[in-house]
Amino acid sequence: MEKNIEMCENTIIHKEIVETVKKQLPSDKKIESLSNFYKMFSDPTKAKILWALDITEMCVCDLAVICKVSKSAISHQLSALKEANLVKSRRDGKIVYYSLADSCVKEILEKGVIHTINE
Amino acid sequence: MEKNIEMCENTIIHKEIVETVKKQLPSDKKIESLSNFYKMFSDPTKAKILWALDITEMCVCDLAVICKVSKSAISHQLSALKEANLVKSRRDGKIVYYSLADSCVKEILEKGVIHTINE
DNA sequence: TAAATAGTTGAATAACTGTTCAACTGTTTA
DNA sequence: TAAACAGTTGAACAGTTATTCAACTATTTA
Repeated sequence: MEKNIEMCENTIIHKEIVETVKKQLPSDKKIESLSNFYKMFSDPTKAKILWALDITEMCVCDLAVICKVSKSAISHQLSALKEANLVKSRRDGKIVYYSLADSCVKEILEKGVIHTINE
Repeated sequence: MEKNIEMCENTIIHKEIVETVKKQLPSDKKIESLSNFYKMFSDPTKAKILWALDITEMCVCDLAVICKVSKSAISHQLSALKEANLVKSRRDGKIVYYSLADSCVKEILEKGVIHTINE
């Protein structure tokens, strides 16, 4: 009779509740991509970039001024946001313009605002 | 004529856009509390706790089993979530039950799911 | 009242994240 | 075609965060 090593030695107190919740919970993989998604809002620079791009498309230099960090820092953050499909870019000559790729961004930012105002 | 040291040496390319966006953007303080709020969703353990508590109130031990981490880890995360006014607790004898303190949690989780499914 | 159990707390640590720097690419223009 | 400029990339570093461990508190129960 083998012991479930994955499970640590944690005690289950309410067996039925644990079973019910386990069934309803999304998979670890889904939870992980969900939390990765929220990571894109959980840093002041990223949040500011998203907020700014919700107002208008912007280039890297201008975003750097707005966010008070280097162009390089902005570029790194933008590539994370792009990876997460939240922003897209177009090049016009030397300048690369970034804009929101997903309309849900605004809604999500606003939900957060409502909460942070309520406290 | 002093130089604005805060501003680094970043070049403003579109002066008017930068001015417009600066005016419409929330204050740094607000952006910071907004991103702190989203930090509460941006870690798999926290996201899982919130999701589980959206199903039913739960005690620390059971949450530890569900999340496959120690009771201590859960307790630390719960105190962060409590600090952010996202969960509340009640004690019943030896057992402390945690539940959601804010109905917006469910909505926010669901918004995230919609996005992560779309990719 | 002592033992057992649920939960909390602070220190230590490992992993992760955001930033800058320096070197690079791509595009324009003199 | 060389210089200037916008942006990217990877390495290095500092700061943050999530976890565990060990010691603690609070409550129940034998």
